[in-house]
Amino acid sequence: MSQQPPRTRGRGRPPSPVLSRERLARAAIRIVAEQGYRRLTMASLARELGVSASALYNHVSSKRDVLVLIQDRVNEQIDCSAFDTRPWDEALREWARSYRHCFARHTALIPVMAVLPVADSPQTLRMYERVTRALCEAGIDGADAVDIIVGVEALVFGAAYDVSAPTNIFDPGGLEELAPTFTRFAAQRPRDPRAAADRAFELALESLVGGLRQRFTETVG
Amino acid sequence: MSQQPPRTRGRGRPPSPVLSRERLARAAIRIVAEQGYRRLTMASLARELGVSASALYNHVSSKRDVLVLIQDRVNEQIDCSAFDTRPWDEALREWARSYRHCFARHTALIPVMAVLPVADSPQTLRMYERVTRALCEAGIDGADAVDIIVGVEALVFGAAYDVSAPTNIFDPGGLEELAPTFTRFAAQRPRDPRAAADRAFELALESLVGGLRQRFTETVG
DNA sequence: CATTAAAATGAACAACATTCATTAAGGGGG
DNA sequence: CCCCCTTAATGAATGTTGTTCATTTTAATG
Repeated sequence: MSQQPPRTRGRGRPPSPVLSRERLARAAIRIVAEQGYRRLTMASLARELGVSASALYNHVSSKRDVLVLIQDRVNEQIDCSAFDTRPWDEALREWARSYRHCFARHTALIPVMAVLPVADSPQTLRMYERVTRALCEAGIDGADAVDIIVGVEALVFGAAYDVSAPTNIFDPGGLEELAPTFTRFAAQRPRDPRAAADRAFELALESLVGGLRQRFTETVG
Repeated sequence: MSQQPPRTRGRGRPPSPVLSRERLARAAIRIVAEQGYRRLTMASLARELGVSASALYNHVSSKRDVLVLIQDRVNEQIDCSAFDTRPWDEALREWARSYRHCFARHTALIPVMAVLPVADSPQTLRMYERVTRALCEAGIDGADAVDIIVGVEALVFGAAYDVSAPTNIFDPGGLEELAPTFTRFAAQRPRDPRAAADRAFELALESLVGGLRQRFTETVG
């Protein structure tokens, strides 16, 4: 929400600040990595920084703001390099895989990111630029490129949830009679929920990108 | 989480209960429809029912449980009828559109549903059964059918968020220099955020289903 | 009528995020 | 050198939440 770039300081100077958005973001990520999002509270974040909770509000306007900070850092780790070396459809797949991988452990961010103005997330903007450029260079219309990004992102976000789904998610319990066919085939999935999620994601991703390729690539002739 | 079917009552009888899971679900949906998820609290729900908040816990084990109740009711409204009358790929598209439409105003449910065991949601199970059957009857392997469901759902969930995204979501604010290309094309999107979201969703859906068709349908001829 | 079990109550808790008046600290202008 | 301004941090307090618990209410059962 609020942006606090290293604005030109006023007359007086503060007492060598202990905090900064940087340190705040790092500490938040540390907590999330070690203890998960449930344990990330303004109090715990302050404790991690050796500071009182209210002090955080000098650098951040809300907890949501903290999540945005984290999001931007996580986004930084998405691998877009394939767009420099691969055909656009392959690169799109690589990008989507990396994207999903990065957010599989950050599903708590998804409801925030999904409706977050890009103005609040420079890294997201950088990433979008890179993907847009690559798609345009491949001859895809810019407006379509934006829609492709949005579409792939939607699949990625949805699929990220699946990674952390419980093993028994398709166990019908006492309701098996309601869905005998589905139950039979659901039971054939890989036992490891992550492997099961991967398989479904790969199928969808291959199909989506395949469909895009067919639509946007001149018939090879 | 907890299931409380109309179990056989014990010896004594309660005082003609004012509450039931039914009434609870209906009231919750009413609140959400009129005031949104932010206003759905255990207190407001109790007020709506003319009851004290703690009374709710005789019928529901947590607020999450209330959300699951809502989810099952919303799921009921997804239109699967196309699977009876249309080829599987067309039906899949219709289903996905209806699915997304139903959850566009219920994005708060997505983080819950996405990792919710089907055992807690009979309507979901019914829906899955119907889709699985149709896909199998079209000659698709059952295991693949399950993955198709998971994949389409992922796209639907992700795309549902976009519907409620703010108009300025792609306005780079002061960061335009970071992404000139992207900014230019993003500005060409429809002004109405819903229309923009629809366009991207349709592109992704058509491509995904097109890709699936190509993979699972014998080459005609 | 006494027993029993579900259901509802109201008070109390425990976590939260967030606000506010106050205090500390350091640099620049007089 | 001193004063004042600005920023940062504090700690207490507030307002929502979801949730628990001992207690009471109710009505069917035997």
